[in-house]
Amino acid sequence: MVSIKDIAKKAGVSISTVSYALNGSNKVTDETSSKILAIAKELNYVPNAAARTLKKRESKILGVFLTDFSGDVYGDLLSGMKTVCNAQGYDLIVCSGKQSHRMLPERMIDGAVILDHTFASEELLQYADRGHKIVVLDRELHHPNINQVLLDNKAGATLAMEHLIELGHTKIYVVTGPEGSFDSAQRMKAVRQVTEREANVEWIEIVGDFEKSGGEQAAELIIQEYTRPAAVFCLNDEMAIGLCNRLAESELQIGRDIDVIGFDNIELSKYVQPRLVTIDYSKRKWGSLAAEQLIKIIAGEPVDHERIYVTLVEGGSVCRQVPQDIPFPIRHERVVSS
Amino acid sequence: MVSIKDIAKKAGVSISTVSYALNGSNKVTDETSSKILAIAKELNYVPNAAARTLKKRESKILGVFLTDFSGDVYGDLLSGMKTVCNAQGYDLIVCSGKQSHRMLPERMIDGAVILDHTFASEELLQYADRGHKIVVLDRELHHPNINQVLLDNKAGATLAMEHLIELGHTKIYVVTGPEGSFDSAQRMKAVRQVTEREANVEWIEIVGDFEKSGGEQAAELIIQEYTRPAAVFCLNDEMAIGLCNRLAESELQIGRDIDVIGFDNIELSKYVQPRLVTIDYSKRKWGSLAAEQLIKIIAGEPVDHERIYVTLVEGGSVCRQVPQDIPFPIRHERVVSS
DNA sequence: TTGTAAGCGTTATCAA
DNA sequence: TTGATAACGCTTACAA
Repeated sequence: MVSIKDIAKKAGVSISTVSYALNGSNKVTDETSSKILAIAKELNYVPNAAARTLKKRESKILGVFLTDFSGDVYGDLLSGMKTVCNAQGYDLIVCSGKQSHRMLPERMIDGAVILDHTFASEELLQYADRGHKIVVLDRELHHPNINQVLLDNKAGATLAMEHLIELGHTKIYVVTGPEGSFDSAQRMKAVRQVTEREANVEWIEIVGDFEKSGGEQAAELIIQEYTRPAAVFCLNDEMAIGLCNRLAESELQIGRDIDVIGFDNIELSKYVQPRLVTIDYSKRKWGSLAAEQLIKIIAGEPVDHERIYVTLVEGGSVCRQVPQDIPFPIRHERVVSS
Repeated sequence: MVSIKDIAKKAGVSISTVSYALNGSNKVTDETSSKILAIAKELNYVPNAAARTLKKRESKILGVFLTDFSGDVYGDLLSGMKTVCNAQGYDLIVCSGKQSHRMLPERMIDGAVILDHTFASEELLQYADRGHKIVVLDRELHHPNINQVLLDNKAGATLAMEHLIELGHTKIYVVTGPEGSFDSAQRMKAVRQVTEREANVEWIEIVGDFEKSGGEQAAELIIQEYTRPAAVFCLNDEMAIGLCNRLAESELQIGRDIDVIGFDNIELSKYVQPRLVTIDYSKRKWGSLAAEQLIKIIAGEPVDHERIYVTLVEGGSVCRQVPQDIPFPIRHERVVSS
């Protein structure tokens, strides 16, 4: 490995002169500087990141932690983060899994964006106490070294519920996320608030898991006890799509016999038939804002907590309810079980 | 920041003793060792990654480089890689973009898996020459420090073409990937080989880009000059889905008037109507094999190049061609242009 | 403008 | 079994 020592030797100067030249300092003559640069290039010199990080006590790398790599939500989110990071002279790395948590305390990265419930909040607070900078996307946490950039879950869930109620629904199934999910809890809170205001609206909670399988299981339940009209608010699209898949095998037609609404507007939701009604937000914006906030707190600049706004996306999975006199017959014994 | 120096001072021993104790060496008494460990815990000691990497000349981190974060292919691939990495004591980080290339030469990572055409092959060869270990997933490259784990593109494309030919097709549109894509070039080579064997099969090349938009544009062309029977082999699913989307707006019915086949079996292809016929392979296997190979070449173990096998997935987007006497009329002026 | 030297936090060699 | 010490490659006062 060629180091600045090798360059110094070859150029007949000291290592500090080499360091200055390499870093574009004006403390050194253009002449010596260009000579050093030429030699560096000739020797294929590449600085050693570990040495630089050790000395400067910063790596200029930011990390984002995800529960897993397979979420559809992540593409634009990461892309938004990367754009901001690169523009500000930072590199971005994506990490997942317990093992990689050490990157933050061991100072491999200068800061972390967390969208990963496998980080305990106490763990994050501990890191923050030791001076590490963190932006959380999946919980509320108050600490001078932690900033939050959260979805407006409440607005989204309210939008979804009110949409269904407005169309005439009085019985709404709500399929939740897994226990401990912040997003799920926030969305549920909004569901409760809306239904408290609306005396004639009944809602039934079905515990889900934010995965397709949870939606499928919810569909089973709903098919069993179906009475029309019925509507389902799945607290994310993944479950909504699982639910639609299962429903498609039954006699219930989505958007006619049963209305479905999701949350997240993942790409797939455009492709299910009929198009899934869902809550949309800019994943790219979410990412870029998170990165911006992280870089700011690293720089010691003051930041406020940020919120990502949401909108409702229309589609065929929800339909105005007209009073029906002909009850739709369901013969349970004929329901196809996949 | 608390370092081993602080622990040494508090424990009344030297830093080397602390280092030994912390690393579980048996050169030190259980008594002193446990005392040191207790103090380390009490002081919230966390080792400094940069210092360790600098000294040991290895980071125990592997990097995987992707062109962008938004591919559907990546979820399982990364997950497979991570599993292997973690089991072998390595951490995995995901990187994207020109800026992050430096991670390898600057020795932030011990090796790299490349699925990113923004790396020039000369660049990779240069790194390999300097002793860096690399596994490539998107090109052929021969160097003692480079290993390849490639899809069996040839088998996949042959499977697809033969499937269409077997069903009676004699005119096949082939929508390619972008220029310079290794996968596209390999798949095209197989297309040519198959058609050379089959004298009565005509094929028409349409240059694509591996994106949905490329498929849409190809659809326009095909709709314009449509004569039945027609079949399209899109060299990846993304384009096949773009093509299907555009076709759905026309009068041509997929799987009846026109057959479509893709490559990759991304999740979306399950959801398009009718289900896309495509070439499948285990993305998880691909990732785990890549990680295994990388770790082996880092350890100096000999490795052979590996190949990922493929299969054909059936679906409704392809249908047996029966001789038709009634020509299907297309009125170009009525084609809906989105 | 350039050089000397200290130090970042480890590991590891060699003595004691 | 433990301790002094050099070294990893770099940055940066401070001195010349």
